[in-house]
Amino acid sequence: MCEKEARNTLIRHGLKVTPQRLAVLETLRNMDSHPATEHIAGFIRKNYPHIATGTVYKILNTFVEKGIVKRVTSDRDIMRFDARTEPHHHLYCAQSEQIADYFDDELTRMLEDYFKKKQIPGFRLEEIRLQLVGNFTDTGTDNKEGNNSHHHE
Amino acid sequence: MCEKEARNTLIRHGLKVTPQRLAVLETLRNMDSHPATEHIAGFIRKNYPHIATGTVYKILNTFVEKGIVKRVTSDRDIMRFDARTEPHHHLYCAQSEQIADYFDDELTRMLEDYFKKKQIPGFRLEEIRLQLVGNFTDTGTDNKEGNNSHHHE
DNA sequence: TCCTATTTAGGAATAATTATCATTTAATAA
DNA sequence: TTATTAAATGATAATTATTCCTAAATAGGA
Repeated sequence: MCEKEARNTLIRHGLKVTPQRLAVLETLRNMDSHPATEHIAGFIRKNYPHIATGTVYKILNTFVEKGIVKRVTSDRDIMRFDARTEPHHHLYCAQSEQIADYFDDELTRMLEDYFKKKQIPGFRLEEIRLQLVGNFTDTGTDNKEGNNSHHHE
Repeated sequence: MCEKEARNTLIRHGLKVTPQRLAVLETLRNMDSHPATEHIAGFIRKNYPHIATGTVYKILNTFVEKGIVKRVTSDRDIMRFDARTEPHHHLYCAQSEQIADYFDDELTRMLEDYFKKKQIPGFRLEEIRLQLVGNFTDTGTDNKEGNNSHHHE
């Protein structure tokens, strides 16, 4: 099911289907932790030991160009990635390196409405990203892969 | 006047006053372009040729710890800095590497009010950062140092 | 002025990312 | 199915951003 979806995504964007690309896309879609390139490569190597790091970098860049995944900026000097393309925002932990998705349609709508009314002179707005910086208080979810998003509303 | 202010800032934060620190702080305060470390170092070297790159990195880290300057995240893998500590947001140009300040008190207030009412479960919010991604349309301001901020309201 | 803890310079070391290029592979069509 | 061709991958080198290290310099207080 997941592989099929990944395969379709690649084809839909005019990309050749390779095992490496499938692995990167499936991995990223199954990880909610907004992993850095090395994390993705390391995770893939568990099942598919021969993937080269450079290949993962190249694949991720291709995916970003095609809009299949998004970059998430972090305060550290590494790039992290996100397979969710629906409009959403991010929670950043000030202490740990954790980044979580934050879905909030009301907020998204509020911001869109705001900028529909109030144009910024000299700037054509394309995307609104909110970085919510703070601390996670539910210590239970610590680093547990796969439950790293907050839905609201 | 500017050196005096910079000097006071250092003293106020319990830092020794050194020519290097003054140079970094004055430079960053005079540049609106949210420069990366290398840009700051390069700029300083025009008047003060012997400053070491590592020194600039160390000084900037110290300043961030003390809250004198802020980090600005970029889509590229470099850190950029901002000497403005008042609450404000940023305009990112998708093409060029330009980042501009965006001051909008109404917006800041709206977001603060929103999160005062709507708590995020499991998360203690400390800072709200808005990244407005798009394109600068006023080609006149291209890269011109010193006029890189947008006030609104 | 002198003393001492900090700070700096300079370079080496590390980490993240990109580039290169020979080899392999996926898609296409005969 | 096989041949063809453009594209992708692996391995490694190169680049870039940043940190680390240590001796020398220096700020600020006694």
